[in-house]
Amino acid sequence: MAHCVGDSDGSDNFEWDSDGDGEEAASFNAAGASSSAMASTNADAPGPSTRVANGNGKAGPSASLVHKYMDMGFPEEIVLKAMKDNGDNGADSLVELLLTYQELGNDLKVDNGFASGCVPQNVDDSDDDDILENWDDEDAGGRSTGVANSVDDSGDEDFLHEMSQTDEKVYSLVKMGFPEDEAALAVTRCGQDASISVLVDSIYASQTAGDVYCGNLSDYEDNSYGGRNKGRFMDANKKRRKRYEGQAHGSRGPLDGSSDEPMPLPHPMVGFSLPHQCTRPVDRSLPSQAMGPPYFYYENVALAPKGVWTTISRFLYDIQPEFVDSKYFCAAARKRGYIHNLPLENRSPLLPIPPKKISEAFPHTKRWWPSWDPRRQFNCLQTCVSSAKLLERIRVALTNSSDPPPPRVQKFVLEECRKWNLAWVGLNKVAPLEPDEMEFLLGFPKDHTRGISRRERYRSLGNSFQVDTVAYHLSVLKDMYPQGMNVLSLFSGIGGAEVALHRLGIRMKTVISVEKSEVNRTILKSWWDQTQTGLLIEICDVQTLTSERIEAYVRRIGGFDLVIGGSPCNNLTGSNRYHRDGLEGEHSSLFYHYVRILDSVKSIMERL
DNA sequence: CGCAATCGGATAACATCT
DNA sequence: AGATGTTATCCGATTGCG
Repeated sequence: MAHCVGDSDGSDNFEWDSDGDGEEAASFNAAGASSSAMASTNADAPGPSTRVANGNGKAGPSASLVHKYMDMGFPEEIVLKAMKDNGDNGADSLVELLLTYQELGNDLKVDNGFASGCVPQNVDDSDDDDILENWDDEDAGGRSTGVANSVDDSGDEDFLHEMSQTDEKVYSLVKMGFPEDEAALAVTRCGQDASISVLVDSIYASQTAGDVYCGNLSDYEDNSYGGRNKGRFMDANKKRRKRYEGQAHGSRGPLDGSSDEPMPLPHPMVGFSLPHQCTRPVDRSLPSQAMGPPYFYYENVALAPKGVWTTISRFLYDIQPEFVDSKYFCAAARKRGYIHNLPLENRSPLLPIPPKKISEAFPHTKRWWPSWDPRRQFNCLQTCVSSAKLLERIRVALTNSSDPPPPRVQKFVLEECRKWNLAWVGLNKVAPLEPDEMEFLLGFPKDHTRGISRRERYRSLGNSFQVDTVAYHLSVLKDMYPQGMNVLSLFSGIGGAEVALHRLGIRMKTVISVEKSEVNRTILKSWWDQTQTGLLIEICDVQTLTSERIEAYVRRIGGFDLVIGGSPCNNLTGSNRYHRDGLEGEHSSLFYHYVRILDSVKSIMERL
């Protein structure tokens, strides 16, 4: 298990990691959001036209807000520019933007024209990235930050409705300076699924010479989109259109998958291969445009509503998902699907192999485990734990029963034990797993999540990767990247992906991590500082990770080797199917951010 | 059809801060 | 003391499988 933690790379001198922002961002969250009247202006606005009006017709930012952020140490012009660019996106996103501008050393001219600055290639140059306004903001409008639960999510819903999506694309292009008719034509030509970069390319390709917007575009062309790649782009775009159009893309309503054919889950749920089994990995062919690098790895719950996985797969190059139950890797079940383009050969498990039976994982519980409880493994570790009241009811029921309790009591107790993952910790006494026990089951170092409230630990752990499972899939990267990797980690949570790579002995040169929860960012950061020598950049709001920001990162670090993430999947499964809405839900729509960002990374890396 | 499985949420009750 | 943040309690619905 040797790894390169001790190595000094001496290359972390450039201080564009603006960490330490988490606390500030969060503490100003509530105040900023509540005092911002615009956050709620279009809470119910369904269409993009409203958004256009809001985006353009908005009055100037309030003086008190400006002062608030100036008090945080941001120069006035940066605050003004960020507020302007941020639009209605809320305080969280605003802080991110402020930090981004500062991080990138933007000169922040307040002009609202198309960015005219050039983009030097030198990593050390402090003035290299102009933030191109609304470059890829198909869902940037009309959205308040997710501070409250009842966020306006019209932006993401629009993403799912092709008409609105088309409007959004046209709007983005118009804001970039293209004539509306040209923009609309491009969207018609390339399909509403085409990324902004493809659309731009298409517009430019259709022009011959002497464009009216030549000045802006040529700057852009020179620095980013070499004309030589045009053919390849159009080709890739056509392929993608075909892929999407093949599945009733034009006529469906919400993408909740309800109209799709279901994707059957494998039995047993062992994925493409398991450690120490002689079965050959299945033959999975990848379409050429899905080949890495960058490699990508996407996780979601296996037991999603009907058709959701078909839809997810369709957005990820139609790659066949790998459904794995982590009960083959540890003592707790965890049924997940993974879509990735990693090689399947030469996987190797993390060592030491964790115990797969409760009695081996927690030997001290063995003496209290009644013979009539047949469980040898836990169910899926959840984000919530049972109430103390239930534990007491169970204890009373058992103490009032004979030694082998009557079948009715047994049934009741077993039912509750299975439902809440209870362990026997004393005579007639059951209890939920402790957070550190969950850390162990999930493959994290002890006390990884220590320091935050118990409830937050449960929530963070319940949402996390099972490290051994993910590491088994990622293990093929070790020999491919002996010098280390640059990783884009989306919805990182407590850093399951990072821990997995670390435990595999894969060095992480740079990790850009997107995670909304402040406590999770803190956990990842503190683990990073203890174990890593590379650079960690934490981003709070996925919406601020625009394609121009991605491009800036790609230029700095020379590209991403791995894009990894699982989308937090409230509403997709489990105990809250009450408000479940498949891929249309406000949380699940983070999947579309994943797709958007992956798309962005791929096209930027193809270009550069 | 019953049952097990499931990466949540609204609200009351409680704790902490100003 | 009142506002604000955190924890505890009881809720639920949908799916697949036998």
